[in-house]
Amino acid sequence: MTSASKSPTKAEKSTGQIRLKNQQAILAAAAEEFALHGFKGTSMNSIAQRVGLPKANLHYYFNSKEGLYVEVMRNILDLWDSAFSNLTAEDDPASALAEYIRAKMEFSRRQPQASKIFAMEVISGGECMSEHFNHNYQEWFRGRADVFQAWIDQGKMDPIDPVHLIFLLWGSSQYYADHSSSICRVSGRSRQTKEDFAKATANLTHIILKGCGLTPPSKA
Amino acid sequence: MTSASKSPTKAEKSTGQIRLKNQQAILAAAAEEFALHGFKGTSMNSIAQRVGLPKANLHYYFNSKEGLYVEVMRNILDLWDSAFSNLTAEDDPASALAEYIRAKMEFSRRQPQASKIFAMEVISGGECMSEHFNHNYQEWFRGRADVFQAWIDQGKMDPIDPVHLIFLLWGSSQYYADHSSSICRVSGRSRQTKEDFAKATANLTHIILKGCGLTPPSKA
DNA sequence: GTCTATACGTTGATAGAC
DNA sequence: GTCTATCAACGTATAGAC
Repeated sequence: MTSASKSPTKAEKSTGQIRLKNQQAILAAAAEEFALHGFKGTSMNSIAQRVGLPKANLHYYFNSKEGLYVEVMRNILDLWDSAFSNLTAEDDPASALAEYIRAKMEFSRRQPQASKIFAMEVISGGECMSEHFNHNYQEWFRGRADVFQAWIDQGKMDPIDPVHLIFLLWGSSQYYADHSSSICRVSGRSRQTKEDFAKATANLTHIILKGCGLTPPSKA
Repeated sequence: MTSASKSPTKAEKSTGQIRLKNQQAILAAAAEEFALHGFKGTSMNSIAQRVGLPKANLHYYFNSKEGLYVEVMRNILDLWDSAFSNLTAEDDPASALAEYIRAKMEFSRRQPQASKIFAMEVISGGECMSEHFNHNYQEWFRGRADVFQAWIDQGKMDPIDPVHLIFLLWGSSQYYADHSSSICRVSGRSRQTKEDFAKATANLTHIILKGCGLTPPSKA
């Protein structure tokens, strides 16, 4: 009664659940649009239509288009960081690399939007992500490269520049997300199935492991 | 004297050289902008400013923004088609594959814009290129895949799905063009040098050839 | 919290003087 | 062929009633 707000009349949504729910719905719709047209190419209107809300509501929950975009990117980078377990120099190279390829391909399959938004941002110069790149990313990158270098120093794999190995892992796996429309045209299907990804992963694992001088881990 | 046009008063440019020169300047500027922001994200104004012409001139030479875009894409696809020599089943697999990787990486180095525009178009669904995809591309793709399959049938290389091998060749090489800004941030440089590309090509060639069960061709 | 109406810049495209 | 002036449509963002 004494409450001033109207829609959530009772304390039923007292913790701001509607707010959270709307925010997430907007973020999801924004991700779809940004993945299709990039930052500049996406309009607030198209996002609003996709969520089914007036576009004024978007500005109520997010200050500006750029603010919304940054939030979408932040979610993606969080997702990214949590998706891959850390490699260590003590791991068995073959199984660790195979597991990494599997996880990366699984990410391409389940989060293709994230890959696409990320790719568009990087192609456009990636200014928005400069802060992330200058800290977390470079550090993360060095960590992985050092692990590969340690394996090489221990004579466990061929002397391949770790930096370019990481580029290969990323480039080949993200291709299946970013270029999915092209892949579908070639294969004549409407979308890639789980089995398509399994086959792609198997092929990729075979080539990269063998190409690095590693023998595949036993199934057990 | 009897001529009606004004600027090219004499017959000095009788063959329409100014027209051709302007058209190409516009196309080059348009490619820069489309590579940065995609089709929707690019404005005619930004292109006009880059060429140093009023935007009305762009509409004089090209009917519409879409017409200009299609022309840019056509040029890119022509460039693409002419850049790679045809593989045949009679070739030596190792040297032919190495040569293909070299040519593809050289293309990423010298025509990064083309790769970026192409990538943006594909990420956005690639509707614009449906005609090309439905004819030249599928045919081209089948041709290459058949060559790889022939090599496999002849026992010259590991039984890797040719389709996924092509994806790997494309994905890994285009990564160096599309993600150049990301690569530069990691390496701390402002741009990738010729030597960077040489090293990347060598690593890629090593992994892919060995991964396919091929031994590198002798230098001679 | 929600939504209509609107301010005001930018967009693609054209008309028409030169 | 070139360029200024202009159009209607659409862009982001906000004001203010409910």
